[in-house]
Amino acid sequence: MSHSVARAVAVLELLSTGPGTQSAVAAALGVHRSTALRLLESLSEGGLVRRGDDQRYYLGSRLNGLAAAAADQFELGAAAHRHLAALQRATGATVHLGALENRVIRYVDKVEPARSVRLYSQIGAPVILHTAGISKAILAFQHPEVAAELLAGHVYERFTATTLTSRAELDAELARVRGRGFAVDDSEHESFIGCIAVPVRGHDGSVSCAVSLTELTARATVAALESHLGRLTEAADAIAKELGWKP
Amino acid sequence: MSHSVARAVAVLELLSTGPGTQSAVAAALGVHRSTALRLLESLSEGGLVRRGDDQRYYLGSRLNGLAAAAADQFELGAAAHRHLAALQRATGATVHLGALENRVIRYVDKVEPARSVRLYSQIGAPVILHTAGISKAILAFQHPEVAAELLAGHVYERFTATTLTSRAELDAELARVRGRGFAVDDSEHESFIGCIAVPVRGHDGSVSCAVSLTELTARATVAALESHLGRLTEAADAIAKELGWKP
DNA sequence: GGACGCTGTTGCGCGCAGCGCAACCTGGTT
DNA sequence: AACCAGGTTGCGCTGCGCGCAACAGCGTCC
Repeated sequence: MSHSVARAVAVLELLSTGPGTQSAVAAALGVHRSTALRLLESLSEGGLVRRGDDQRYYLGSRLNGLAAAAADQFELGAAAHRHLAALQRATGATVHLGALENRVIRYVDKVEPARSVRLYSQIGAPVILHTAGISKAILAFQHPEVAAELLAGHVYERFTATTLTSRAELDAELARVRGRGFAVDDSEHESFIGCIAVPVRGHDGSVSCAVSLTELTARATVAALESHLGRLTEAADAIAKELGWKP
Repeated sequence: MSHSVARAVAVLELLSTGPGTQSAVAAALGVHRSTALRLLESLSEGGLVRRGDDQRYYLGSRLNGLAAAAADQFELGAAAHRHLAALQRATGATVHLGALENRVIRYVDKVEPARSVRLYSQIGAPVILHTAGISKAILAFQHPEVAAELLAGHVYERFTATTLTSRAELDAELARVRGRGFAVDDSEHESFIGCIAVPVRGHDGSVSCAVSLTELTARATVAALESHLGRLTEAADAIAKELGWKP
């Protein structure tokens, strides 16, 4: 693991939350101003970061080109996106596709309703394992050793009154997910957000993806989202077929 | 300038041209297999790279999230994109927006026709200064010292029979650009591609952006593209107004 | 106009992080 | 069974990246 590369990635993550001055970057990363300058200049040379006229650093346009290339290389991308978009139109909720990538579960695609209120979930960001529907839908269908590895060292931080706060509670919930075939986030991360998720089978029946519906509880409770379970499962099965799964 | 960060960026650039094994990455970068592994693992942890089941490395989904954030931070992005899209519909050609960012001219946006043949120009990639219309449209309207700095150390590589191959030739062409108000790429990089470009004025009248029309010469010669000069100039002026330019 | 504070920049000495290497493991091929 | 190629690991060494001090520039205050 390269320390400097990790720092550079941390700079990108920091700037993804908003632009900032060199000193602000140094403070946030806990490094010297000259170290921050060196990192920012290295990223600027590659076009991943740019410096505005206001002396603040912004994410750079090369990221758009790299993302386009990443999307091209994501063999599931365009095919799955069509199903996600159809599901979004049919349900009105925000739709996510999550995947287990390199021992981390991340959001890999998202289709949002054209509304002013956007749910915050950044593509590529890791999913919170003990609260998110996506992660429970994936974890529930892993071999116990794989699940143990993914959960090694996990901190069961309480966010709301309904957050699961131990491995035992999560295991019990994962057993329920296996029983009923879908996972929920019952306001476990944000008290005003609910979610249901189902696993997506791969060509060999294994699970490394999941699809979810997320909505403000003021618009639709988790119970209301469950009324869309048929559509959600159909979308997941359609994506699974793109992956070569044969029921 | 951080050597390790530069190497990590080089890994991303390499993978943007196609996935590759760890050994292929090591060979392409001229480093040891264990060095390549370290770089790839660091990038994987941040989600910028992922390892496929086929042991090859691909660009990772976090790039999509970072690119979305970069697009949000590009204050000109959405507004300019509308004008680029309208120009593309009106002319049928590929439209580029280029910008001078941190002493480098890069493609920052592109709108392509919905055709199977796509011109290769990656967003965020630096522009070839002595061949591209975009770069000539920007260089022509810089202070001589700024142009000299941008061109310092530039190698005037010949790509086709029409490539400009010296600073003197380029300077003469830039004078012509200033005279007629637009730049051309007269098959100077690829013999089968032509392009015209015009500068975009900033709020203070300075030039740090340009817009271009690019087309296969089999579909439209440079002379044919010039028939769209009015539309191209209108689009550039519309974008300039978004930047606060007052004619 | 001078003092002050903050931010950005530069050059440098030093300690350690990142390097390549050797050895090993795994899987595929002969 | 032997061989090869690619991937992985641990380690010694050195080149690099670190923080520091000093400086420059700018804005604010008196």
